[in-house]
Amino acid sequence: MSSRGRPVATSHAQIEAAAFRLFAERGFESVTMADIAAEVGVGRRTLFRYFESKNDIPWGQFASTLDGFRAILAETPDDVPLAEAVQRAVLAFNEYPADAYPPHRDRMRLILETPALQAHSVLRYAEWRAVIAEYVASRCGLLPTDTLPRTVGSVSLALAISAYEGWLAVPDSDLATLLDETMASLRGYLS
Amino acid sequence: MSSRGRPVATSHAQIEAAAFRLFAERGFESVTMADIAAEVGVGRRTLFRYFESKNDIPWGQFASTLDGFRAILAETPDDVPLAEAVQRAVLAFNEYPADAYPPHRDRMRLILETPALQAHSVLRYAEWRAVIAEYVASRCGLLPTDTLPRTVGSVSLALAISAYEGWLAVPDSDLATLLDETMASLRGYLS
DNA sequence: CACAGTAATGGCACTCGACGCCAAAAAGAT
DNA sequence: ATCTTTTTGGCGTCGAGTGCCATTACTGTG
Repeated sequence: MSSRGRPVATSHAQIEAAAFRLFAERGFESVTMADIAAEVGVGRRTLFRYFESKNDIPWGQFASTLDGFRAILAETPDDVPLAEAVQRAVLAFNEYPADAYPPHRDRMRLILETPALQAHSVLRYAEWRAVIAEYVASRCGLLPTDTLPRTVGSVSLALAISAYEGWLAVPDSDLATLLDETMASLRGYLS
Repeated sequence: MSSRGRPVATSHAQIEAAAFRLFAERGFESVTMADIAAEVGVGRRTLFRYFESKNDIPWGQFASTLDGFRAILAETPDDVPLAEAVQRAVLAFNEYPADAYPPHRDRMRLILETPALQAHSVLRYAEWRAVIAEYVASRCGLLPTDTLPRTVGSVSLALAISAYEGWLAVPDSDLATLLDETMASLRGYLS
């Protein structure tokens, strides 16, 4: 009952793979949606049914990973101090199996080093920040739009991006370690 | 010797004024560059010589205000603790004369509430963050790309935006107070 | 097997931002 | 009056993104 009508011609994964291949060859800016469509062997119009925009392709299925993020936070015992709970969740969210390492690195490098994608990221990150804000709000009996939850969301994001930048700059560095170091840096700065 | 050739047909200020008028009427997205050009009474092509992109119009002269920001930091005595020096500079940078209040508020509201501008802002903020990173680096004997300077830049920005969001949400609130409160929130969260 | 129902595809046309190119306009200088 | 300089603005082009709609390729039924 679910497989009626014309079958799909491609998939998110296939488009992503083709796109990354071309991005690696020619750079993000000089690859057009028409190029990607041709590479996949599908109509240009169809690409826009799989990804809202060219900028969204490097993000893959990010939105659906946010449920996992919410779950991680929800499972955290309430006796864990708030800041530690958030920090642990951020660490867990960014843990990837070893075999996903090079693709994840390529993806993050592309996102963090391409101006158009840096800009677009804000919109994607907004949902991520909201997940943190909602958690902080629920633990503190506040609204997600109150100062503390909003601020923790923004600052956590800033720290995570900062850590990722270090991770990309230093080969073979460990993201978890860098996240902790970045947090420690901030604590040192504020005291 | 400086005023040869055909005289200019408009100015940044005039374009900005016309653009804001239209944005207020119809919203940012539904105003085209052609609309603005017509409102100013100038060719569409000319607009792109005054502003790199439509997204840059709301930013006005931001880039040139960064020199002021640098100056504020440079003038801070070295015996002021680092975090306080940065916080003070951020406050000073965001102090506007009372008569510039409504336009500044409109500008910030537009920037912070329009998705396309939120995204574009990252690119503008990068220079702002760099100013802070350079200051922190010089005070600590580090490189601007090291973890601490970069992190302080990112976090300061996150706090400033968070404060601005509160400022826009609550009529008649004081930005300086909100900046301090946001910073206090963060300190409370981390301790 | 033919035929209805269904859902994805992809071509076409269009809007809009952005950019390169270049002739025309409008001044000052000689 | 002519030369030089500088800005203007029209034209053409590219690429992202969208609405529209006929076409395609399935599934299920009689």
